[in-house]
Amino acid sequence: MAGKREANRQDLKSRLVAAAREQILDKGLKGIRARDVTTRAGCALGGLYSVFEDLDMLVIAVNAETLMQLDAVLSSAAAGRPGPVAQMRAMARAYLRFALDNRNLWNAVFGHRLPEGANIPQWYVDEYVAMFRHVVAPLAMLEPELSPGKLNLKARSVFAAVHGIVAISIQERFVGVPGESLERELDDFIETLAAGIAARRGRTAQR
Amino acid sequence: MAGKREANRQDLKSRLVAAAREQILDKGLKGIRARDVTTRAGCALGGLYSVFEDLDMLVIAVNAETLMQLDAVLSSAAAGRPGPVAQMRAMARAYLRFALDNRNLWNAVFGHRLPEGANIPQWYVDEYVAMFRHVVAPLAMLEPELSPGKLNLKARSVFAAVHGIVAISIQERFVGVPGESLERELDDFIETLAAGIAARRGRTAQR
DNA sequence: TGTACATCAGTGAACGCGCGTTCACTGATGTAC
DNA sequence: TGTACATCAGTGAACGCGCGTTCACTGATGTAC
Repeated sequence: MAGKREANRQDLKSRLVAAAREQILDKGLKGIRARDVTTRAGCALGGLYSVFEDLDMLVIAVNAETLMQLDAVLSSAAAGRPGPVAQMRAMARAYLRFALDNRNLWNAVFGHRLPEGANIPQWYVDEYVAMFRHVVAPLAMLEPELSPGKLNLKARSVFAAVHGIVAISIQERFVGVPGESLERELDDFIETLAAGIAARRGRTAQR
Repeated sequence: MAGKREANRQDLKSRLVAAAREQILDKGLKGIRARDVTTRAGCALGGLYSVFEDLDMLVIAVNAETLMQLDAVLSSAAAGRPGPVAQMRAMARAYLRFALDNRNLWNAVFGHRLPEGANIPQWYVDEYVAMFRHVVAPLAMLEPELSPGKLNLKARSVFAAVHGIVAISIQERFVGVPGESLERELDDFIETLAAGIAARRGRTAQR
């Protein structure tokens, strides 16, 4: 029976990730403790360290899963929408919905900080950055003359702006846009941005 | 000599805030420890607790100072600029500059979370919310027909969007807009937003 | 297929320490006369 | 202004505990014959 060891290892790993995920889901990032997670995963305390370098790396594994989930959500939100503006609006809404439905997981993605010396694994960064492609696509339709580099920059800004609006409202409920108005506010934001892009292109074209 | 006690108390308080501020400035929010702060402030460990409820409240006091500083920066950035768009652009740039120059203080404002039960003092929330008035002013010139309530909402969104763009670039350098392009990107963002507002108003007016 | 030995994943008790908070004490400030 | 007593801000040693990480051990998996 070749590879039983490796299979067990993978099984333990995924049980740990699943357990950590549940833990974050109902206690938040701060509520994640090695003991709770390993108990939940049904292994000994030390087991965690035979599979992950440390607790932070386990959190990163959970966050990677969350990012993949978010990626899929954005992807399916945009799919089949007629035109770039509708796509972006749908994605902004989906982003908001996702953040609301998975507040703690989502907070973990953006709130987790590694200790001073350590740096984030490259594969994780890549996964994160890959998400921007969903914004690049509709933006490219709005501004076809932009170079890929500039499109990328702009996509990051748009993503960050939407993220900012959602984040400030969800994380710090007292200062953000109140829940009921948020969706409308986001729609409006996308609409305005798109109108601005169109208007400025027209202006440039006239010269 | 009436009020010597009160004077001492105030003095200690401000020494503690100053010390905590310095500490955050060069070690970041995580590097703030009761011992370091009190040593730096030249008082005993317990002194902190005779003046603040706990360490979190000291952090909040520092953050309140930072917010006031930021408020002043935004205020003077907008002062004397011709027209709302120029004002908003100047504020966005000033916000970016402030965040870059005071990264750790600024991270402390947005990164500090109280433990589960506790809630943020009202005076602090008020101070935070007051900052939006700087955005409300130029927005009101762009959209004079909006009700104060809607203006406020929109101001929060614009603030949050700019914050998001700056934050994602500064906190997680690997995914954000790279430094050199950030200012240009922000200018562009404000410009596009303003153009969008103008365009949509025109469209509505035509009906 | 079966037996003997080797490996190493997984165990969990123990370590260790960082660090916020407390509290019995004392000396500076305030009050009364 | 001076003296005697009262108060309480500020002291700092000690507490306490949460919690990540280690490591000597063991039993399941793999290898050789």
